[in-house]
Amino acid sequence: MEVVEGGLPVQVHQIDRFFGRFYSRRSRHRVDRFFGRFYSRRNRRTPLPTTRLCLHNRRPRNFFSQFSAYIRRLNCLVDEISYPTTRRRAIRSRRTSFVSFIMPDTPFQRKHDQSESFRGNQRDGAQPGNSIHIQRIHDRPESSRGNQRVGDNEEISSQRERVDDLDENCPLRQWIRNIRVAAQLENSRLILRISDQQGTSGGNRSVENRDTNYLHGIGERVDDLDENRIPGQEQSLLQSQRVEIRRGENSARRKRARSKLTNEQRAVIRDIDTSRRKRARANQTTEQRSLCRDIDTSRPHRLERKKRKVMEAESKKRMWEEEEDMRPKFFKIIHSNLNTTQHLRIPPNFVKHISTEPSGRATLEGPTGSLWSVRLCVSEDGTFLQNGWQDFLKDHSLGNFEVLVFRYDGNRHFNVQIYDTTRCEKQYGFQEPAISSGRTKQGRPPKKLVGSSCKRQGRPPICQMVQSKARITDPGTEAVSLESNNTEDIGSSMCNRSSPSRTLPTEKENAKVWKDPLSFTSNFPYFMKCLTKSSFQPTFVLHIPRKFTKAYLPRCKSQFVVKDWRGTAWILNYTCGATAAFCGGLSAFVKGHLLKEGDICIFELKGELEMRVHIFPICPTS
DNA sequence: TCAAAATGGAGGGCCACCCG
DNA sequence: CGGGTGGCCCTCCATTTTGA
Repeated sequence: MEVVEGGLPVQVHQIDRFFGRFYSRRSRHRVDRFFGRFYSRRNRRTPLPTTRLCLHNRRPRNFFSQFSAYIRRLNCLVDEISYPTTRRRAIRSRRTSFVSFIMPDTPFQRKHDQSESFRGNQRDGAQPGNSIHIQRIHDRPESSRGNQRVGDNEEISSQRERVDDLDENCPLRQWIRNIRVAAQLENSRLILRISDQQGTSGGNRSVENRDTNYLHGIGERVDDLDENRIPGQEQSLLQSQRVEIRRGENSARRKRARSKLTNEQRAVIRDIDTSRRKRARANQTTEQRSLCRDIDTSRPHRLERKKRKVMEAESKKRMWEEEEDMRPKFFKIIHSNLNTTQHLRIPPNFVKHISTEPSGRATLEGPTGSLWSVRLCVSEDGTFLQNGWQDFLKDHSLGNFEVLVFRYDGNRHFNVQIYDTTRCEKQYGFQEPAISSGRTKQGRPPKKLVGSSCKRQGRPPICQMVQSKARITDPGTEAVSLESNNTEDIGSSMCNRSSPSRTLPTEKENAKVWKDPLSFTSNFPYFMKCLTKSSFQPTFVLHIPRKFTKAYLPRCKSQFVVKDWRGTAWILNYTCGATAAFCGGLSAFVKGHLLKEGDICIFELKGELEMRVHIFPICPTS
């Protein structure tokens, strides 16, 4: 693609190169974003033309003067170029200058005409035309081209300006904004307005101003500036300006000397330079490297974005915690004399929080995240937890004077916190280290550590589901339908066994694993996904079945809180368009659980934006 | 309808080059 | 020699398109 003006072809890359010189590496994507509308990212990577623009980026205040010079090179008239506003200097400007890029009639333009967004795929066929044209705005004499005016020299700091420092008030940023606005106003013409309305003073450009302009462009290559420079005017300059001129000349001398070097000599210099840097890098301590990275990432816009993300995550976390705190609770002290080892009486005032028909099965979620099924009995004496309660006590090695705090989560589901005789939350030695959050993650109590529940003894971990079924349907207890709430026991207990260290189950166990997800049932809506290669490559995308999306999920972008069996919460970005999928956050989720291709995940919708995930390890037959 | 691929946006790491 | 920046390549994320 070329930019054409009056038959003079100019590679668009030159423009890219030009703007790239004024934007730091950190900001160049903004330029890409703009010019990406004219050519694809791939085209950008084609080799640059041999005639390189060597306008220096270290003095962004010279942007407009250099832009002017550049436009002149293109033989394109710019009405007037004025200096932009920055924190450090005022602006003198008289008129608005503009250049327009006229877009040919292309699919791109038609899209533009329809006021559609430019983003999204632009396949080769949908690219802009082969050329764009820089329109000559006014036909003015050569001598009047490129008017540039600079304010007082004192206003111009001699210090370097980091481009990133200009982020807030960066004139280029405003300029780009103006471009976009103009682009919206003009359908077939993209007007680039370079304007500043602040100053109206000033007159025609003077020679001094021109040289001042040169002076502040000393970073530019001399060759590029020859046409801007007027010899003989330097004597009228200030001493500081002369110093700068000398510096510039010294720079040019160095450059000329460098140009006389042979390729071999350059290679030697390059090698020395490289080895020096490697030494310096090798001498850096880890802390220094870390510091460098911190500095690198401490740019305001990035920092803001990261802060925003962290704040959003924290606010969501607070919401969950607050929500949890709002749920009704009661506590009980275990003591054999109180018969709490046989059954547990729920405080009469608390029964009102339980569903209208309290009789039936209830689930207790222990500190480990595992679930126990108990029988909720209503009698004249009150409401009791029985038939499974003793298993819960045994599995947690509960003794006298230990305190249990029950939080009712609804749907006959209790979350239980355990405090020992020291009134501290009871810790279990089999806890596994936290992986991704500050929350405690615990596995099921090993049989060695807790008083064993006879029905669970000696079971291979992966068989937990089958065993749970056996326990629930134990003849000694009331028959329980697998479709009832306690089915959560199945998944969670199983997931509990698929430890984060990912000890792969044996083939025999795998068979059971593969069998179990299919038998998974729940009162809550859920969907099952077998992770495929596409879930990991090229990007982490987990598509959600259309039916499930239509039936239960919102029709707008949102973030789901997905909790695993450890209670660890993961935030997954949910997008819905042609297809609904989890995209953002899936990477961390997959890595956090060491998921692999073939693993099966069951996502259970527990709330409006809350899910619980049950993970079934890889199965060869999947 | 959905899995897979394509595409763009944003940003990071490394190295070479340049300048003071 | 140290620091700043560009070029190149890469990853990750988000979205759209394609084709079975």
